[in-house]
Amino acid sequence: MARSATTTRADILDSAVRLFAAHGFRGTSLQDIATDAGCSKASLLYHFTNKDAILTELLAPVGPEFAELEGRLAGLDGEEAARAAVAGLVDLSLRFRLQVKILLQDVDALLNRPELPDVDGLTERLTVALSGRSATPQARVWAWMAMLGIILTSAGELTLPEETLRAELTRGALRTLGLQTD
Amino acid sequence: MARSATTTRADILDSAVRLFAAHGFRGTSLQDIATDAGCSKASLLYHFTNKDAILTELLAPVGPEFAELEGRLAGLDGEEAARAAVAGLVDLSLRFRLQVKILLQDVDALLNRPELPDVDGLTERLTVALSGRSATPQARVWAWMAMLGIILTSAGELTLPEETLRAELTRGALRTLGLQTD
DNA sequence: TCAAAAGCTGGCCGATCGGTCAGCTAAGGT
DNA sequence: ACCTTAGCTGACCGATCGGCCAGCTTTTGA
Repeated sequence: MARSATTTRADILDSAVRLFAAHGFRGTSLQDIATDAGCSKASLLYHFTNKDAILTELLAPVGPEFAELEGRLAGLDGEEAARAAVAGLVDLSLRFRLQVKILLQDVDALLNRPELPDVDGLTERLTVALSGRSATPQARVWAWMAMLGIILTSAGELTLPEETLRAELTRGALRTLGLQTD
Repeated sequence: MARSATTTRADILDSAVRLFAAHGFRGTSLQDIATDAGCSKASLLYHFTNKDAILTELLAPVGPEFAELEGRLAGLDGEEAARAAVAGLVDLSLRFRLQVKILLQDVDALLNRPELPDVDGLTERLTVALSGRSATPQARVWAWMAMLGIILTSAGELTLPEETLRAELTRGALRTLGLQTD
């Protein structure tokens, strides 16, 4: 045995999350991951039951975090809810940049996965929270979509210091929603 | 012969642009397009030399439009440039919603294509135009990325009246850039 | 010391991909 | 009436995909 099981699994997950984020889930082959991780394709399928299981495991830590945000927003409304939604989404998008990018790349195919919380419920909760300041239903929808887009693009190859990026993202999102940015 | 050549080509392009936008370029097979267009896979390759040629042809009308916007921005600067950039990007994203969505889905793989104008030049021009109001280089980059994200999400399945959507997109982009929205 | 188990691999499988080709059908010019 | 040609298709090809398996090597512990 060359490496311990936990080491190899970690290497595989590290390679997979980077390659999936760079070229998409469908655009990354098992051989690509194996080469990057420094092992054979067969070794991947020794540690993981199939390609989908790799994706499931690297998305696993995201689910509980989003569920927690959803619960946090449940007790708020109005401007307070909007500010909490912005802060929460910015924080999650920065802590799981690669995972968020993977999710939004193949959004239609990947979104309703069991390891993620109920997307429709979270979406509705966020929409309500973010639309509190908007006058029309159209603006509501748009504000939510814009927020998603902002977070998507922030998950790219930007190499700014995290604190600078966090401040910029938060300020831009609040501006977009028409909230004061101190 | 069942249909005229121009009719079949138009049907194929119509199917392809919708399917590429919905499932991505790699996620759409020639058989998928053929089934949707109501012909055989071999017929696709009678009218187009290969799969890539289909993508090239449906992206063709986008190139000159972006080049024209780049030229229009060349003679402007400051707030005037930023407002022109926002208006131009919103207009293009609305008139080529499906094409823009296709481009941004597989952005890394598709962006430097011959039928599109020089992306780096356009990006630089837009960055300069949009960053005129921002203080720091970080904010510049972010403003540009946010604009792209807004346009990306606007190219989704929203079914709002085009004029309403245009107004919302423009207002949000100007707000994000810190410009007055009358 | 030595069998059991863990880690790993080359080689193979069926499915599906983009693409090719010989040939069929029907429209159009003479 | 006939032949050319445009439109179209089923069958097939090589490449690549995800996944499987027999078996090898190295570690482990009784």
